Amino acid sequence: MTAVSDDLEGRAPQERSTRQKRAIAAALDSSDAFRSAQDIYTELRARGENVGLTTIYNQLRALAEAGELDVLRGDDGETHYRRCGTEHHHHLVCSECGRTVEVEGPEVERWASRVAAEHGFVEVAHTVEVLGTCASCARKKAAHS
Amino acid sequence: MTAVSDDLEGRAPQERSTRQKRAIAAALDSSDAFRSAQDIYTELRARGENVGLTTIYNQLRALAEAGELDVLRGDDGETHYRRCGTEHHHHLVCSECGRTVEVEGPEVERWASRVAAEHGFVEVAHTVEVLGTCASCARKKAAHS
DNA sequence: GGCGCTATCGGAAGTGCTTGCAGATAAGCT
DNA sequence: AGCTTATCTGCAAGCACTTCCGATAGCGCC
Repeated sequence: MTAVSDDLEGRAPQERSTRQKRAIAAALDSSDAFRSAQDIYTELRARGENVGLTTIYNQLRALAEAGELDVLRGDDGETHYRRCGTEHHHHLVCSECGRTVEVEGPEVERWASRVAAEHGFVEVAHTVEVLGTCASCARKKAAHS
Repeated sequence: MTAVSDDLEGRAPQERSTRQKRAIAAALDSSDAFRSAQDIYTELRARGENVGLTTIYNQLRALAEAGELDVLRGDDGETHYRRCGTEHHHHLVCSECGRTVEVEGPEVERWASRVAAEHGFVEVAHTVEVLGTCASCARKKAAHS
């Protein structure tokens, strides 16, 4: 039988540090923009790191569930991930070039809690995404016409 | 050959009113919640209306592009559509039972425009979703433990 | 250092949503 | 009624992602 004593119910889940995990973490660190799983796969491949696509999906999902990554569904169905601190913030995304700016919104936080409370909701989370055209892209478009 | 004179370049795009279009419009009107294409397909089927799934996708996409529908990508990859008045508002969704409450947030609107302007963004749109547990579900959960 | 347990990897196959295609259907005009 | 052509429809391809399961390789133990 097993030599492992199972009366240890509080034991840590044995997280292992592997080459693949480090590669993925490094790829995420190398840029603070949102990247898709496929992006990271391509990048690692190009860098010579041999990591399976499945592994990347698994890892990204795990990290996202652990709260270490921000998740954002694009309009094309792709899921984008991004390293995320513990602090809460929102994003201002340029729909032309994809540039992302982090913004904070105390008013929004207050508004969300107030509205939720008014309707009896508890344990509230919220998502705010502001999409627009950034200054340089707007200039570019204006110059075009 | 054709009796149609093609020197009429400004003619209307000949939109036809079909049974299927009316059925889809009716289905959308029957509820003000977000529905997926598949939902509508199932509903129409159950109602005896025979409408192809492809038609529903086409129609929904067309309506969305015409600005008559709100589009929202769910976390599971499904696209949800909803009849959209001209007025702008947001949603408070119960993560347990799915109940949806429409809310307004003038502060949020102001905040979004301000933040966007601060970073030089123009043509801004924004999405706000507040997710929580509604009063009755919270009670249910509390009674359980 | 060597060994075994098991978390993790990773290719292939599967899943579910969405869309392109080409022939069939029917709306609206004459 | 007859014709033109927008619209419908099922099929199957495309895709982003997940699941399966045998193979691989950390990490603790001896």
